[in-house]
Amino acid sequence: MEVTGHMPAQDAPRTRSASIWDVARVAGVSQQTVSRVINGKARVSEATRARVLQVIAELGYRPNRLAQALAGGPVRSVTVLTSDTALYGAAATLRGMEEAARTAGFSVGISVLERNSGQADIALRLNRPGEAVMVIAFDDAGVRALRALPADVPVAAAVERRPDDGPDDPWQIWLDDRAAAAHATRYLLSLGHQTVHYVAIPSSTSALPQRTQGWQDALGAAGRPLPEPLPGGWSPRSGYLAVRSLLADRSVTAILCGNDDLALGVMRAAREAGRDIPGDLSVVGFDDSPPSAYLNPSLTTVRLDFEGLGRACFGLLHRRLDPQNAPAVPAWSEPELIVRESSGPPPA
Amino acid sequence: MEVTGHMPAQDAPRTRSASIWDVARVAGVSQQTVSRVINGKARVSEATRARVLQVIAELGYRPNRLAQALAGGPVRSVTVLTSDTALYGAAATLRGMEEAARTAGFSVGISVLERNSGQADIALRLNRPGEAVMVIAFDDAGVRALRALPADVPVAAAVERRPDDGPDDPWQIWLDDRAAAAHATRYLLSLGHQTVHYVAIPSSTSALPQRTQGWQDALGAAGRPLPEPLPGGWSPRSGYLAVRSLLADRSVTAILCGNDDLALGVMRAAREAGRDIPGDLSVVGFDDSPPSAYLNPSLTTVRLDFEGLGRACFGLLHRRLDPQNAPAVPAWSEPELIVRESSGPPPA
DNA sequence: AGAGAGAATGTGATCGATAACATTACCTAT
DNA sequence: ATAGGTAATGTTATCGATCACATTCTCTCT
Repeated sequence: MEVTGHMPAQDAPRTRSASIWDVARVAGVSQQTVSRVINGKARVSEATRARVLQVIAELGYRPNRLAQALAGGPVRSVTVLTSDTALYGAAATLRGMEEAARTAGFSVGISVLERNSGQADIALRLNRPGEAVMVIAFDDAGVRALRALPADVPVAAAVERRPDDGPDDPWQIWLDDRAAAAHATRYLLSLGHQTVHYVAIPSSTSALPQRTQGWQDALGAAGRPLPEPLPGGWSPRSGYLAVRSLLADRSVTAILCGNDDLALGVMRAAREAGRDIPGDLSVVGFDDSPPSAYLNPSLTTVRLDFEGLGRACFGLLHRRLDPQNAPAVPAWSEPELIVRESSGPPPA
Repeated sequence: MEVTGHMPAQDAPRTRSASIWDVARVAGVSQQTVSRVINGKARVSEATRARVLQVIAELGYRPNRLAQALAGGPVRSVTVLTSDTALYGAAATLRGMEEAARTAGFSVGISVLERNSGQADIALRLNRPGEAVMVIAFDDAGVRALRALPADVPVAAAVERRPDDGPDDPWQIWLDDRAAAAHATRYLLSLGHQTVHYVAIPSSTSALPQRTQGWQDALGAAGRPLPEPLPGGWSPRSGYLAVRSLLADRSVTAILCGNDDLALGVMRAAREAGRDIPGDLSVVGFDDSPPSAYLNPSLTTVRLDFEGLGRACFGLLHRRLDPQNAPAVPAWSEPELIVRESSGPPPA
């Protein structure tokens, strides 16, 4: 329903949506009272409240979040900075963040980081100084963006697991994929493999990637040979390319991959090299992306609760914004090894 | 850099980011002049402009988009309404939308639709009356949201292809997956298959899904038997379940699937039923999601340019918002059949 | 009866920015 | 010299909402 003008200026009537002034006039109260009603504030009688809500429904009034924010209302919007949302990890984390934020009444912005996003760029991606931000910082673009945020920005970030000697930041949150990689490696060793090779996802920092570290941890603890990690990317193709030379070596019987897409590429390269999976070669992925259970062979992989992590990340930010009232940060599941068809004992 | 106060009220100094008033004071001009500089308006001397830009850089001033919008500046924000962003079609479309919008200087909001999102919900997801919106309406939740938007909302939508007798809306855009399904069906027939079965994705409307329609078009035109379409969902599991009974019938030699995940499930069910792919059964997917080339067997599928569609959708919205200045709507690629290992002639 | 406290409501200022219009100075043409 | 037009800048109002404080009325206690 369109109505005209508002109280302070009636010399140029224009058609637009109902504002708080329109509601106030029709309900016969001040706009401050309407504000109290829509924000659940005290000092409003039940009769007045009911009358105002009735008028709100009749006029189809919708609050203007921009004006609320500008006038100093509570922070109710957040921008998510993230890299490629088509990658399972980022997509699932974003899904958790968006759901939790929306449920808490926040509006959610998204801004995708490119490889070459510059420092000056980052602040300009925010709607206003002081905008709340969540960063999905699983790769170096995310980490760079996190560092480039101005000091006035309330932020929470989902990051790659910190190294044990890394800086402690209470607003960062992660999944322990180092321990998960160690566990997956130990599983392969327990099947009888002499050692395990590793195709790595790129690190988000200059430090050794934590999944790589966990793989090395387990091999070191077992006194097994420690091969050079094979650098991969994020895609099946990069996994395929990473192992083509390695697979000529028949003594290679087990490969752990930094994500499921890498595993898919590795399995294809193995088939082309005439290696049977898991008879000749066991392949283990990471993340348990949705198609994994239906591959041929179905993929042994590590399930990571990215959605849970995203929800928890928002919970952390919410506590940062409103320590008194925000609910407890929700828990997220620990990594879990999911054994399927692609892994088994080494050939006799 | 934090500075205090602003011109009209200096009796309660507070620390916050630089505002347009701070820039104006330091540069020795009015805030209107600063506004002219940052918006590239006329009536600013080169010397004044340079001075203002210098002060902006020194103070680290960042415009407040909320205030800009409230004060009547040009629309520079858009909210994307979409269903499950982990599905390839929606994720890729979103990626195209976000990239195009960001590049054009828009801030992008995202709001994920749940199955039970109600009509009253939709308007409340927008930041203000009149907010620009893009809807990814490939499923029924998206279509319902599109219908529920208030009349004052400038909107562009990526939709399932319209039926030929459907309503003509200049602000809707789609990929011709009806023609693509017909083409894929004809391809399978040309391999020698007597007929083609079809596992359907859910329709976004009460009309026959357009991919289903295209499959039927091609079978009808070739005078081939027309099997009942098998209702599937969006996931591998639903594809797996959809065909378990069908695969007992050895005369079934070709299955077209409404998306790649369905194809993955179908292929798994085929293997469990002892059907060789493509020796006994050809399987064709839809969308060419990134893992398709690396599956075992690699998947024959129809490539759809969702990213291009997303970019074009933003282009359409931009023209709706600013007919004089917005660039031409970018073209997007036509669907393309990608033949890989999963399809071949029927068994002799 | 009078004082004090609290409930309920309203007024004015503010937030950061742009639109609309006003003002001033300078240049050109007659 | 005067008039007209334009460039450049500034002032005021406005956008929709909330904060901070003021005002009024009612109830309870002494």
